[in-house]
Amino acid sequence: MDNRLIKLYELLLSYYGEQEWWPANSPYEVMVGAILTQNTAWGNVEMAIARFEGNLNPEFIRDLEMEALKEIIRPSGFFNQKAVYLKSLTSWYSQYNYDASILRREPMEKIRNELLGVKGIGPETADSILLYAFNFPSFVVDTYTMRLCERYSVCAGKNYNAVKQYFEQIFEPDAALYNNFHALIVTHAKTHCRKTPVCAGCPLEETCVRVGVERVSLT
DNA sequence: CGCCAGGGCCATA
DNA sequence: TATGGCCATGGC
Repeated sequence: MDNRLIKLYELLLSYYGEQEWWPANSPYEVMVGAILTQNTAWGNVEMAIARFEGNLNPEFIRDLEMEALKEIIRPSGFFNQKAVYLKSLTSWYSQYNYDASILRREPMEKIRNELLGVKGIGPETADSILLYAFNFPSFVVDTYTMRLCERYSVCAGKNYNAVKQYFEQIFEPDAALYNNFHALIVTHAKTHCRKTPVCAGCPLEETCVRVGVERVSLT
């Protein structure tokens, strides 16, 4: 039992409060956002989503010409690949009738494997979709999470799946908790500890002295 | 002006 | 299996 991890979660939660993620109007919009935000600032994703002008649904993207789709999502960057990814994602979703309530009845691992088979969906995007679109208890590991782990010597040198499994071993399967924790990590990173060498006003003040250099324990 | 953002694919060894 | 190059826009 790594009490530092629990302590970290409690610190973040008490400082930032409940996060209420993912910012989207439907499960499908979560999925689209998960693709568009790959290695891309969220502000760019918002611009792209706004350009759908209320038509962000599976049928619309299914019927849209490739070039038109690229033009809409242009502000999110990597639009040539992401247009292909959105098409493949939507094609996969069609087997569930574009219906989240149907998909939710399937076993999480089955859906995860299917998602990983979709072009453009890797581990993080798959877990983001599982957790934030469909409320499955699948912990999301992103660059911020990895950075945090480096900083606090949690799972040092481990890969995606090792870190994911570690978090899921410390915390019981709980979609609400996984949701909050990952959102808190991102919120914290954006607010305080992105690149600044010293985190002024950081809620984890004593642990954020030097980014990526000092390994400070949370005890 | 340079850096980089809520990754993933693909070629290469 | 594990790196490295590549993809592209917009905010700072």
